[in-house]
Amino acid sequence: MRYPPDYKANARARLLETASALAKEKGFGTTGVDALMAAAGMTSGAFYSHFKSKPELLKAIIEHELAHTTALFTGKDTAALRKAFRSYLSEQHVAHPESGCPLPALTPEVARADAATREVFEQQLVQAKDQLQAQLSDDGHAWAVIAQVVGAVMLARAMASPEARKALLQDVRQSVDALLVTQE
Amino acid sequence: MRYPPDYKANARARLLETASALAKEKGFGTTGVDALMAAAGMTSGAFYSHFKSKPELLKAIIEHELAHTTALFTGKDTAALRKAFRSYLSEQHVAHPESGCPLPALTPEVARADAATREVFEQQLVQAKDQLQAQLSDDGHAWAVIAQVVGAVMLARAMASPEARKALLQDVRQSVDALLVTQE
DNA sequence: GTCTATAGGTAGATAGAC
DNA sequence: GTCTATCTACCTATAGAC
Repeated sequence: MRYPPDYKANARARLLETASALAKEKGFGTTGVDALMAAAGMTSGAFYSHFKSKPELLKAIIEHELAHTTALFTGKDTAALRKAFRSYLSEQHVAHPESGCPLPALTPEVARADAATREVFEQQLVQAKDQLQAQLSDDGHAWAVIAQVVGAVMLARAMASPEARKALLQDVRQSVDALLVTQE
Repeated sequence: MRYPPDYKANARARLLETASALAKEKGFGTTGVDALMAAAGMTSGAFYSHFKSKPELLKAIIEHELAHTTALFTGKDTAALRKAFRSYLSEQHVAHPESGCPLPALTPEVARADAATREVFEQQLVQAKDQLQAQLSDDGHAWAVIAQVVGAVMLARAMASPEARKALLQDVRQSVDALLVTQE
């Protein structure tokens, strides 16, 4: 055998990483298999050794990327949570979708995807929400906080001017800070 | 002349309406000019009599559709606003993107679009925010409310189960109600 | 203004060499 | 497992008849 036994798993992991970054930056549906593979230093023919179709890749991207997001809310006290949200609502995050959360970049494409992909999405997102809810009081509205920060990053990215982006982010940062403070 | 003088404007308006609905439902980038025109009962050749390119159509869709959204927040007292947000956060709205707000459906595509499109987007969205801010106190966080409801509808649409969708919407409805109440 | 026809390019996916 | 080559389908956009 010309390839070591763990070669395929490693190659798939690298492929998933570069494909996720490109999909978050340019969009999943509008980016061809050719471009997704080129980003990993391969050609399109090799794609189907790792995924049976392009929709299958979207499911894998969501599974892989949302695990990172869930980790953001895991095992953190209120102070650490506030810091995590500051980072989420930063201009850095808005400026770099390729290395950021998949939710502001890919959610509408997930909404139009097959049931299997949406189930993976839901499972991971509910888990993140439960992790956050555990740190809030009963009327803490964890879903509202999540919707707020995801919506904010997405809307900020579509703005034309840095000033408008800053104003939006600043307002939502204050809102989230207040929500985290009053729960103690 | 075989067509009356106002024919072109009317045809363009009808085209914009059906193309907007289809783009919100299926995505703009992934829907071909052929399909967009067929929805209006025409063929693709006629498209370029109304728009000089496909990106130009996205700009027109955003301009046209966001005007509706801005109108939602115009000249309303707190009670009317609360009613408008209830409707925005309804399962009906989540289930029918084609007749709903363009923000939860098309914003990531706007983020990847040209500067002219993003400028139209920003202008309209800031106007909507100003209308809402006028009804809130100084610490009302109009951007936070908008980000919250847009994010909620988008995330709800990507969920697999009706139960998860309902839980998310319910939580955000309560959050928004509280924000509108405490501002008086 | 809308149609059909078509150009030229790229999409997702498969086949066979190595 | 990855490559090149290829198939078929679709894409955006244009040309010319009506």
